[in-house]
Amino acid sequence: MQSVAFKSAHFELPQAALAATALLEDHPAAIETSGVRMHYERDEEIFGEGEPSRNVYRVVSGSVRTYRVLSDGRRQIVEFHLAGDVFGLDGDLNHHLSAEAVGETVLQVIRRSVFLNDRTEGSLSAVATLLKKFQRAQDHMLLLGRQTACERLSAFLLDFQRRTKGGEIDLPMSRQDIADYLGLTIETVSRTMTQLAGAGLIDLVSCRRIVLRNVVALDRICQ
Amino acid sequence: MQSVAFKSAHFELPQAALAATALLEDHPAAIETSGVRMHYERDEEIFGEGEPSRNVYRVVSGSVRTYRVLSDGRRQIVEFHLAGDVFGLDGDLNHHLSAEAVGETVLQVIRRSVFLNDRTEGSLSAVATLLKKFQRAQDHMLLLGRQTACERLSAFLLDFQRRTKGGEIDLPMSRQDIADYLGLTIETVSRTMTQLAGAGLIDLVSCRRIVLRNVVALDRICQ
DNA sequence: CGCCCTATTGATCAGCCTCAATGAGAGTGG
DNA sequence: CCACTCTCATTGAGGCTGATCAATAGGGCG
Repeated sequence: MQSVAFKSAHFELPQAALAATALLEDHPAAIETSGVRMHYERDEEIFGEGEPSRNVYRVVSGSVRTYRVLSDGRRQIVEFHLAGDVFGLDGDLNHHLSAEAVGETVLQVIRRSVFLNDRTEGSLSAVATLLKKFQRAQDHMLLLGRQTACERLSAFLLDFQRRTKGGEIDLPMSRQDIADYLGLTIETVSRTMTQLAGAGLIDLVSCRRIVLRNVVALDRICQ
Repeated sequence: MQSVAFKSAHFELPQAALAATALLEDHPAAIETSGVRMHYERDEEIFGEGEPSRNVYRVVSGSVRTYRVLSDGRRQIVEFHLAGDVFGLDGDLNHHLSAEAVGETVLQVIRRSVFLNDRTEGSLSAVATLLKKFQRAQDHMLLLGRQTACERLSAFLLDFQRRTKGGEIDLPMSRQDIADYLGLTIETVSRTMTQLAGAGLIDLVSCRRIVLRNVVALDRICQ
């Protein structure tokens, strides 16, 4: 459910859109400042597959999972979006993915048209964003198609640490989320986690807090 | 190895690029007509991972595989590109994928800068192309992460028939290619093929020529 | 403290992989 | 025209990784 306080603010967008479109090249950071903020609870839907895709989102705080599901419930998480990441640019007129907040999350909502028409060469331009997403998708296809459970989990942990620039990892997502991201089951994720801890490569401070003790070895594992 | 006859023609590009850039919106089909044609033999490399990505390619005839490999040789084919498809827009300054001709192939070479600067809203615009690629990547992640061998092969055959708009399928790629695309082994692909034939869902005219006898059932299989 | 949800661990199973042998088809040359 | 070869596809037997089913443990919260 959407936070009511922000619902009316949603209609500030059209003006912002016009302004950003008019300025174009003169205003490299138009997108950074445009849009309105929305607040989402844990597991709250941001958009669903098939819905018209009017907006693009930028994570201010918290994290988001985008995913696809089969009719029998099998789920594949395509990506976790962390603070600073942009998502929602999937499909053409309608969303091709679903998106949910992993934990409490604040998003900046940007009109799709504003985002697509932005011609600045900044890191947020539509083409640059899509190129990066496609590149990550390629890596993930290699992981899903050709890597072992151990390699997948090592790659996931290393990637997460790199993206959060942090020492100790504080995972916002459950084991089920990780499993659905890595194409494994919750049990295999759990077992592999204990296995990596047993080998001294990681420390399981708690099930959500993890320290990478041997980054070199983890790097070697995922090739 | 590249066909020598076309090598000199390669240097016609700069002029074409300038012309296309100057025309911009006035010339919606600039990309369709710009660029030079190149001919590739079976298994010939078009570009390699890490190489600077100066060009984007459009398949005129034949087909192309783009892929990533692990250091121990495990390969994941990201996509097969058939006549009309555009590829080469992976990575930023350098290619993040490798590309090879599956069989004898003719490509139209387009300057990357020309392609990226094209502001026409045609189906070939950079954003539209990338959106479509990302969308297909999402589908493929679901397939690789969550579907069975039988579902994967059914999806592959249906997708191939739809893309070639044909009745009888004439596969340009080997079983090994299909396996590396679907995240399986050559043996599993072969066995699953015979299994589908045994169930009367397909006809294996030869190992490269396949008739889909029951599209509805195949559709049901891959959900 | 007890409840609920999630994570871990154990035992067994199955789907796909690996290794190995056979078969089919295309191209070559006697 | 038919052996011969080479490559690729198919088929078989057995093994292994990860899935499934089931029980236990931990952790947050009223």
